[in-house]
Amino acid sequence: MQEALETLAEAAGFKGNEGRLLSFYRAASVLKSLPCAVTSWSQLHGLPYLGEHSSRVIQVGACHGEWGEWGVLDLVELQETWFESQSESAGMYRKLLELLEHGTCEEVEQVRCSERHQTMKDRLFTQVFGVGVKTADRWYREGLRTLDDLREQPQRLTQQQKAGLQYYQDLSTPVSRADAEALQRLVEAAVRQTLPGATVTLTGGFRRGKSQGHDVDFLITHPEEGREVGLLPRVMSCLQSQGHVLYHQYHRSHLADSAHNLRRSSTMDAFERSFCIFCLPQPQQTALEGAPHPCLTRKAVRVDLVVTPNSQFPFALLGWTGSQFFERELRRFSRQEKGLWLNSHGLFDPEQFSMQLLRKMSSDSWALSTFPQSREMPELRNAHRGAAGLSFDQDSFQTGALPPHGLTCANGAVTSWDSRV
DNA sequence: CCGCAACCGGT
DNA sequence: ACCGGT
DNA sequence: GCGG
Ligand SMILES: Cc1cn([C@H]2C[C@H](O)[C@@H](COP(=O)(O)OP(=O)(O)OP(=O)(O)O)O2)c(=O)[nH]c1=O
Ligand SMILES: [Mg+2]
Repeated sequence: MQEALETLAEAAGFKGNEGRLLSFYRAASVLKSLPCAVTSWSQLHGLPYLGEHSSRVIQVGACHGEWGEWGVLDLVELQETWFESQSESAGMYRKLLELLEHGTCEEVEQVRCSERHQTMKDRLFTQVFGVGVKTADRWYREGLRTLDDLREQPQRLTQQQKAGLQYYQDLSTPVSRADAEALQRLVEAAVRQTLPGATVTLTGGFRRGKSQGHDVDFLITHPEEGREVGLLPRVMSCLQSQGHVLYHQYHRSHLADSAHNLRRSSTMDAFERSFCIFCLPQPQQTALEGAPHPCLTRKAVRVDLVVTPNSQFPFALLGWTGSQFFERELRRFSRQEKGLWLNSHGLFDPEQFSMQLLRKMSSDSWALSTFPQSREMPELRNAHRGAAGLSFDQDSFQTGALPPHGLTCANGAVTSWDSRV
């Protein structure tokens, strides 16, 4: 049932309905959090996010439902769910489907067909790095059907999409933990060469214990605050000179940017995040001797490198460990229940923006009473040791330029704000 | 009826 | 502004 | 789709 709800969430995403997506994911998460299996309908009553619709999905799965109460949309959704998760335990869905074929036939079949098409095309194009639901949809409506169709129109492709097509096969292959560890050694070597003492932490899905991933995520920092500045460009040049970088996109942060000096230097050099495709040597295992030959094959792998000052490391680790849904819910909880704004740089109190928060956070009791569950999340429990994650110098600082927080500050005072504030 | 995490880059 | 990405 |  959790999978069923997650499939509905995904389907909502394909239709561009972010609200439904969230609700279905939340309902699935609530089920996961239960200490034991749900055996009766009444157990669902009162659980958050298991409202009318989600409950009905479960009700039918448990064979307690009455077909007459079902609307066309519900049936189509359930059918898609069944197709996706057609393992063994899906027998009840099959019954439902066959009943469905008898009853509302014509109309349902029509919707179903179009829906099938929708998902089919989505699967084909959205897999390409740089192609999302909107673009896949548009291309399909324009009559494009195959990857080669896309390759024939290179002038219409973004650089990202070109890379996505070029490395399509490798990038659709899951990344193994062994690959991730090999990449870590590669990155560590480059980092060691650039700034001894800097550390490389495997994060993202692999830190959560996944055995495979769609990419590899790393956090880089240095125990001495400030030493990390300018590190990433040097690491990237190093890796580039070794021929490991197939594609890259650099990101700066408003915080890091304005933190050190306010010269708006477009020095082009001040990026702190690199979002790339690496070329990873694949060990060639000869069947008999098992001695790996170095580098006969190479594989393209998506890699994310993030450099963070040591003071912000707890927040970066928390933010980049995921999952995506966990991060979204945590930030929503922080803002809605605690009135604090959380991102991967820090936790911000919009009232008394910086100084008081620093003091508050310097006590264990504050961290624990604010986030009781943080006992299970060491990086959050220790977050206060890294202070609030606000960087500034004596002249001025921006608490995030306009787009993120809408506030501009100088010497601790708000000097301008935008309409949202 | 409204909000739904919070960012950055390319076109 | 919209779409891509994390 | 759900909660406020
Ligand atoms: C995609 C995404 C990720 N993140 C954070 C949490 C993720 O765990 C982390 C890395 O992103 P991803 O690499 O996209 O996610 P993942 O590592 O958990 O899973 P996968 O195995 O598919 O690589 O970045 C967000 O905060 N928001 C997002 O929308
Ligand atoms: Mg990942």
